[in-house]
Amino acid sequence: MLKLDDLLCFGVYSTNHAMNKVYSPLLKNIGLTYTQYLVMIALWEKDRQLVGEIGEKLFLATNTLTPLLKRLEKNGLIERIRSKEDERQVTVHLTKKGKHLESEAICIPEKILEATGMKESEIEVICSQFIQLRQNLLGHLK
Amino acid sequence: MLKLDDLLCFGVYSTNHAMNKVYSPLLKNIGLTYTQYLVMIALWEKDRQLVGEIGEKLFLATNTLTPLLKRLEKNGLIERIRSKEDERQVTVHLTKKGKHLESEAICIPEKILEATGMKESEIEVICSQFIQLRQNLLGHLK
DNA sequence: CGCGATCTTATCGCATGCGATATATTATGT
DNA sequence: ACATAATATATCGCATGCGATAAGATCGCG
Repeated sequence: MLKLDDLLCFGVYSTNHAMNKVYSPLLKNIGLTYTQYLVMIALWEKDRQLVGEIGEKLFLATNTLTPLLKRLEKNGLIERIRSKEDERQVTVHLTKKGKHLESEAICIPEKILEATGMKESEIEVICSQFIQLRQNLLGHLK
Repeated sequence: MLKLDDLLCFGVYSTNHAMNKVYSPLLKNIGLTYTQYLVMIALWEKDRQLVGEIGEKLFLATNTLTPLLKRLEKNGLIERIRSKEDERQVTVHLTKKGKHLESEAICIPEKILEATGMKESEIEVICSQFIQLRQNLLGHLK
C-alpha cells in the first residue's frame, strides 16, 4: 500500500513548502517572491545574463521566466535589453535599485540557518545530498 | 556574497522540480497531476476524510484543496459530501473508479526509486533527514 | 543565394499555492 | 435566548511552473 510519509517525493515536496513558509515573511520585507529572489541572486552573482542563462541555473524555461522578469522590470529592479548582434537574445541586467537590494537581502541566509535548527556542517551534508539526488533524477530523464 | 548553489533552499527547490519532472510522465498515464496524486494516496490510505484532514496531512489549505477536489470529483475519482451532523464539514470519499486507480498507481514508486539511483536504505535515511528539516522549519514558525 | 532547420524568447491555457476575505454553521458565555 | 467567537469550507487575485505552440532571427547545407 502507498504510504505518504514513506515517499521520498513527499519529503522533498513538503520540505519545500515549509522552506517557502519560512522565507515568505523575510522576502515580503524586501518586496520579492521566492522565485524572484532566486533570479536576483543569480544576477547578484553575475550581472548581465541572457534569459536562457538564468533559466539554466534555475531550471526554469522562458514560459516562467519571461513574465517574472517583466514583473521585476516593472518594479525597477532589472532591465531587459534585446541584443543588437543577435536579436533573438535578451540580456537582463540589474538597475541601481536592483543592485542596492542585495544589501537588504544579505541578512536572510542567517535567519534561514537559524530556522533550520541545524549546524552549518549538517546543512552542507544535507544540501549535497539534495544536489546528488537532483542530478540522479535529471540524469535519468535523458 | 549570496551563492545559489550554497543555499539549502535552492537544493530543496530544484530537487522538488526534478522530482516533478520524473513523476510527470508516469502520472500523465493515469490522468493525475502530482498534487492530485498526493490527495489520492491520502485517500487510498484512509477513505472518507474531511477536507481539513487531507489538508493537514498534505500541508495544504482549502484555497488549494477545494478547487483540486472539485476537479477530482469532475473526473469521477471522488465524491464530496457535506456532513449532515455538522454542515460546515465536507467528507471526501473514493468512488469505485477512484479505488480502482490505486492498482494502476502501485507500480510508480519502484520507477521513482530507480530514477533516484539510490538504494532503498539510502532513501530512508535521506527522507528522514528531510522530514527532520521540515519539522524544524515548521516548528520555528510558531 | 535560398530555404528549411535550429535557436531564443514570448504567448497561451491549465493547475497549483497562498494571503486575504467571505459565507455558513456551530459553540460559548452571560 | 442571543450576541459573539470559533470553526470549516469556499472564493478571489496574484505569482509561479509547465506543456504546447508561435514568432522572429540566425545557421547550415545544397
